[in-house]
Amino acid sequence: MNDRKLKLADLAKLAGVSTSTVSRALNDNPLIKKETREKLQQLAKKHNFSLNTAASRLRTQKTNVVAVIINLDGDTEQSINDPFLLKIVGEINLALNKFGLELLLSNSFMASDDWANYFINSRRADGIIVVGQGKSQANIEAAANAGVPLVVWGDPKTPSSYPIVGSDNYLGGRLATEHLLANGAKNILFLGDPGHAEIGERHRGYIDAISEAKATPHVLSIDITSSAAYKGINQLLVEKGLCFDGIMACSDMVAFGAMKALKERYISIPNDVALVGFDDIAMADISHPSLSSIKQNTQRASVILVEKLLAQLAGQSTESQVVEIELVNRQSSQR
Amino acid sequence: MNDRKLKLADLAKLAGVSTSTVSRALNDNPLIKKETREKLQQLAKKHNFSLNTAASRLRTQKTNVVAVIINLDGDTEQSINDPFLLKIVGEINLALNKFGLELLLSNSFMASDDWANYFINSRRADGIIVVGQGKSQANIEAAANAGVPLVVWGDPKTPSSYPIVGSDNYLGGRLATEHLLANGAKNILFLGDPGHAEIGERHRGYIDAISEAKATPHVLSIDITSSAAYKGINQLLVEKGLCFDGIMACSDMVAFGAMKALKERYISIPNDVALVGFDDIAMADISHPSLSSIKQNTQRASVILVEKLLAQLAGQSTESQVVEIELVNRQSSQR
DNA sequence: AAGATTTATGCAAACGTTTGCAATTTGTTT
DNA sequence: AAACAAATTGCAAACGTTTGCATAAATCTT
Repeated sequence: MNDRKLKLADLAKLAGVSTSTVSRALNDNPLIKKETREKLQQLAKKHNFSLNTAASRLRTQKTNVVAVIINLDGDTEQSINDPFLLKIVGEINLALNKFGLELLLSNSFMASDDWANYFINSRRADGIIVVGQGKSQANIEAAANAGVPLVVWGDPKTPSSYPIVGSDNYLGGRLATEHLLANGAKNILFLGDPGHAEIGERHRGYIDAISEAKATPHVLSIDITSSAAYKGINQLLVEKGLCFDGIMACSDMVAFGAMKALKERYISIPNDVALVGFDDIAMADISHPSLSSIKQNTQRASVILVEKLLAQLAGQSTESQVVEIELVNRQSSQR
Repeated sequence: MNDRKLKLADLAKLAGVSTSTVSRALNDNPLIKKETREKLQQLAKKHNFSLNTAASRLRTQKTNVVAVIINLDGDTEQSINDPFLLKIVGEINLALNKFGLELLLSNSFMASDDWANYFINSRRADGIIVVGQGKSQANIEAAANAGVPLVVWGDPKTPSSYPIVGSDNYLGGRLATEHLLANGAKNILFLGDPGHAEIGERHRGYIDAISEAKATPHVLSIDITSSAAYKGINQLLVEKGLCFDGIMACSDMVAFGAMKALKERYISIPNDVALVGFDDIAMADISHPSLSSIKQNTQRASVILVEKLLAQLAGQSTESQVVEIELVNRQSSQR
């Protein structure tokens, strides 16, 4: 930080041209002779010049910033500890950068409920990416209805006035369940809260697969955390004994909670109970036994989210989109 | 988005006062009569008004934004998959919000190397929080020397011209090692790359504890990832057999990689090999056996980071600070 | 009740860009 | 060489706040 911050006008004086010319040159505007453009760009670099984004945003009414809101339910403990949520934020960050956009991080606790106002009217960001639908879509609906450019990571099958990008959760639930059935499980427990949008779809897939196999569904509805899963399975075992031989967990973290409860009682995985998770986080490959899981293509999804947001900013209308999923077959379900 | 965006002037006209008055009222400036202030605040709320931050930032030269840079080494795979890095970002987000600041997320790959220019001169943010020292502190030094308000999550014992907040890594390494020794381990392997600042300190603690116990140190230097740990331990076992009975891993993810390799060979944890990790991520409590670990108080550290940054913004000078650590004793080291 | 304070409001400039339009320079055509 | 077209640059206004200073209104002194 030498003396005072250089501004366009200073640079212009140095080069003996007008500020308009410098501005255009730095924005690579072909109105300016190529020669001049390059000369000025050199000069800017040499003097370590950088535009004042505040001024620029004020003038152009664009920020090149996208607000990413981690949409947590008030009553879950899922929070910042779920690696999956954070993984997707990382991927979105990369995707945004690829398009020259920056990422303003928020979560549904801090930002006031009126997203349209807080982020868009205030010109903090040009658009919003919401990570997770949560149990209630009220905030999202409100923002979307207010005309805010907005995309959501969630379950694309949910009817909505805004585009949702996400995995085919129904198919995921179905694949996982069919896989468990194919591996000989008869009494498969669905572990998760179907009231949650994405998990609800997984549950539907589970139900359909189960009923096609003429088996009976069992659902243990718990919060999306390992500890809830641990406690839930423990309690179930105490009360009813080992009344299942397969578990379809609604997330990997939940699966690990269940796994711990089983291991502690020397219930063999996969022999006594076969287990499949959802998300395919890094840990799934590292645990022992390694955890079979439904892999979500977060990288691709992130790029699509950003593309759709850009499309909206360009005034085009956009629709929900499903990204492919894949069953990753590991030890926890293999027998 | 009804008609056009309301601005201060519109609000002023509605209320029959000047824009200055509205501006002051909304900033709760006592220069304005309390009555008027409240009336105008009501009006603003009623009309869903929100200030244009671009204009405000331009005028005040303040953004109330802090850039958080995840400082990854170019040659590590650690990346966005390490839950610990992301956990601390989450905590920092909370801490910033508490002080009314916003979080611009970046990583060392995307932002150009000249942080002072990119973030501060361009008025994108008022200050920078760097997460992780990495192997090279060149970028950080450069920014700090340029006078940028900046704090770092890292090893506070590193001599530096900028304040570093972090755990007492030396003590952590020592505690972990002494704990393993106390549990009867004789040949303790240090698993991690001492070239990395924070890990280097943990290594020093390890070395001191080892030499005080008159044992021999063994170091396996690997990248900070589970898969590197898995491969490394596997290879070591193949080449030299089970030549250790304790492992001090430089992170929990690394510990899990090692754990997998051991389990696959039916080497008992903790009986054949006792294991301690570092970070105490959520998974440590959930794995089986559960993983003993050095817990870092990321929540407290985050608040301190923000406080120090604010102090710098207020022109005060700040110093590095250590936050307490704690050994969390679980199954993996208990015998 | 007129001046001296204190309190409350308004005026107008400034923050640093971008951009429509006008002005200048350069090149092309007859 | 004059007339025109095309390419290049500059002028000045605008974006929406905040804030020093001036002014107006209310309160206090004597």
